[in-house]
Amino acid sequence: MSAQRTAPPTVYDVASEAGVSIATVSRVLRTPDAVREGTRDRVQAAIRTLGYVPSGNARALAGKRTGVVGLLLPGFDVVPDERPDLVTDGGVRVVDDRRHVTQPFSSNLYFDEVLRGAETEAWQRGLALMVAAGRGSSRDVIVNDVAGRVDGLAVLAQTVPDDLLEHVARRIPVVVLADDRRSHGFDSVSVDNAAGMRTLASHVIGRLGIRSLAYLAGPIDSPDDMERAAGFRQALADHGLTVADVRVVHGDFGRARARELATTLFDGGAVPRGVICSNDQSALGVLDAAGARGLRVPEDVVVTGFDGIDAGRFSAPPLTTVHQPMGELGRAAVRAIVDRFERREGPPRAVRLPVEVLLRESCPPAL
Amino acid sequence: MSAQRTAPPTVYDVASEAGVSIATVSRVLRTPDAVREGTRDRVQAAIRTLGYVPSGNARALAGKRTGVVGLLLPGFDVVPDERPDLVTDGGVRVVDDRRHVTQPFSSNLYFDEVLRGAETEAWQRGLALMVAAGRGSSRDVIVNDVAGRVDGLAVLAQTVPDDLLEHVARRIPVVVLADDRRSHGFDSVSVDNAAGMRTLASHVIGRLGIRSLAYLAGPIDSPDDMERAAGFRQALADHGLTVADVRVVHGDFGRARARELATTLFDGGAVPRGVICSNDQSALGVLDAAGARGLRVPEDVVVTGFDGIDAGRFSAPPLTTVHQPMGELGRAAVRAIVDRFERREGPPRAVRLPVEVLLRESCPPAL
DNA sequence: TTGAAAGCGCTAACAT
DNA sequence: ATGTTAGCGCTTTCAA
Repeated sequence: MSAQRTAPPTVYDVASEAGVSIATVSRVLRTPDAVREGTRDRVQAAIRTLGYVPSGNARALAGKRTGVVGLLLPGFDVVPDERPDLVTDGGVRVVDDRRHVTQPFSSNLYFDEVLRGAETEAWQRGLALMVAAGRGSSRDVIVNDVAGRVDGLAVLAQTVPDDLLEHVARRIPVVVLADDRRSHGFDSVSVDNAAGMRTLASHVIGRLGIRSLAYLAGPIDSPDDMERAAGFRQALADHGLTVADVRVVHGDFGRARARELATTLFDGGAVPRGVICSNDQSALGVLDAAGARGLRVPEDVVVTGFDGIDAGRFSAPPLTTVHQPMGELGRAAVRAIVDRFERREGPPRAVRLPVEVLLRESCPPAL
Repeated sequence: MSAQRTAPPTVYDVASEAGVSIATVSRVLRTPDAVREGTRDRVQAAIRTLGYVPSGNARALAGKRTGVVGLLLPGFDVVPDERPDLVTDGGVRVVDDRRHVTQPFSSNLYFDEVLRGAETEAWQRGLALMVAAGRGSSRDVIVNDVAGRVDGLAVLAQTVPDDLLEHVARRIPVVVLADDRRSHGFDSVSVDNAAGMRTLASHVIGRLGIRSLAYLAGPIDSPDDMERAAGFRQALADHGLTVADVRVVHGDFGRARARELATTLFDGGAVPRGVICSNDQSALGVLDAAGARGLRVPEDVVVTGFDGIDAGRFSAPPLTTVHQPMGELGRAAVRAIVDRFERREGPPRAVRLPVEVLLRESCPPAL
């Protein structure tokens, strides 16, 4: 009823209870049709009365296959929330939340979606999913720990250093997410950053006819940012512009920093007619700055982001962006791993997932 | 570099490469200080050159402990999204999303948060997390599969039938989430539904002085709903009212159904001054109906929900609700499991997490 | 159809 | 400080 009292029953217990050999018990579990009905019933009865649950570890050890895939994510932020009390009544805190004091519940829904996608795909393929967040100093331990238990491993970009990854890849298939590391010899699943940004920027420049632009980039070491910047440059070239025609500013993908930079930008004389940001968080910061400066979006300045985070749907105005299929990223990762089970040899493969440009009020289809 | 070619190296391989015994290899991994430095270095070198990753399964089998906890969630919905194209350009779809054609990215962030909480706590305790969604007919298989691999299992209410759970509980500690099943003999972690609803309803009746009420309940078999309804009745009693004074309607926790019911309610003559809903989705449906009927919220009718989903923060008007600490639910679950490791015997424990009433525009602190 | 027995890769006494 | 060895619980030939 509550916790188990003695050592869990094993095949041996079931076997003797049912008066058969352990091999037969195993067969009842794996290949029931290979056992006579009467025998099978007796074994199943024994399983019930004993409360037998087969040890997945022993099975994996004997069977050379775990049926589990691993997913390594960067650390989750633990955000202890601080909220003002209004009234306390019956032990339940009551908060005046009309100003949305409550934080967005999570800062990285991005990973949640990847996780969900991976879980879904794994389930459909009869695999279990083992998740771990690769934080802190114990990362090596975690990675080895997980790697030693699974048939394949999906790793979110920059979660794990290359050498560790290579080490692990000698044991099981490894696929890298959101970072095309074919050059490093890994399979990868990523998103078409360049095409997405190119399409969006082309919309701004070509269709809306905006040629006075600022580009708010991310941290220099971000592979995502590099690809997006490349897409942006292509769009410029497509329309006879060069980077020289654009005010380029480097942020850190964060909202606060973006607000600062945009404030400087807007105060610095000629306000650009459009601000292209390399991610949504930055774009939200730009919206903040525009609001503070009294600039209307999109009438005075259009603003675009990249990612498709939820907050962008609810911002004022709603944010035009390039939406990444995060759930699909997770699914594709599991698929890539399973592919490798069959195709143990062969060159690394890179899956590129399509993105979608979502035109919302901050940079509408037409002005 | 890419996939591994031969059978993965084992302790034996490492041992002979380093010229030591397998026990020494094991020691280097588990208790490095018990090995002379020179030896240790040789072993570590061998590990590197061979690309050795210890088998977690073998270790768990030999060591009687897996270091993994399992989390069983109900199935995730797979929502294939349909969106209208606006333009296609360079292979990237461009969508006019000014009307928010895009769906909320996920329908059950609730579980995502639980999952994240569990992951966080597990990580802090040096445990890995194995997730599975208990869907479909193969549920028994999945449950057994997971249960056979982990040291403890957290199960979201109603994901798994009781008998299966009892079976599993004979092997490992099991804790049930969001459903107090102490009576069934399981440890549980749940949320104080009754107190939350009681506090919220007391605010509506006592502080705002609203006595013309409708209560939109959920499905009859929902334990959550029952507790919330009980809390509501208490609030009524606290203020000298009875259920006879209230229009009670049964919905299904869904938005669409709630909208229908509320429409009927509003069209049926006397419009109640307040509608208390047993969850947020329903409350959103009521807001829809009120809007369609031309009723102003909160001026004509106040509306409250329960859960604290994100959508409620962005609705028009923002939804007053009772916020459940979902992440904390996951964390507490892992803690409860770990507790059981120490405390193998003893009566089941029930952890009750506090909720918070968030007063937003749909039912403000004062009218 | 069923049983006997040999591992799977590792940990943990127990020896040395 | 290091080696030997007996399992951990299961799958899987190979025999019967």
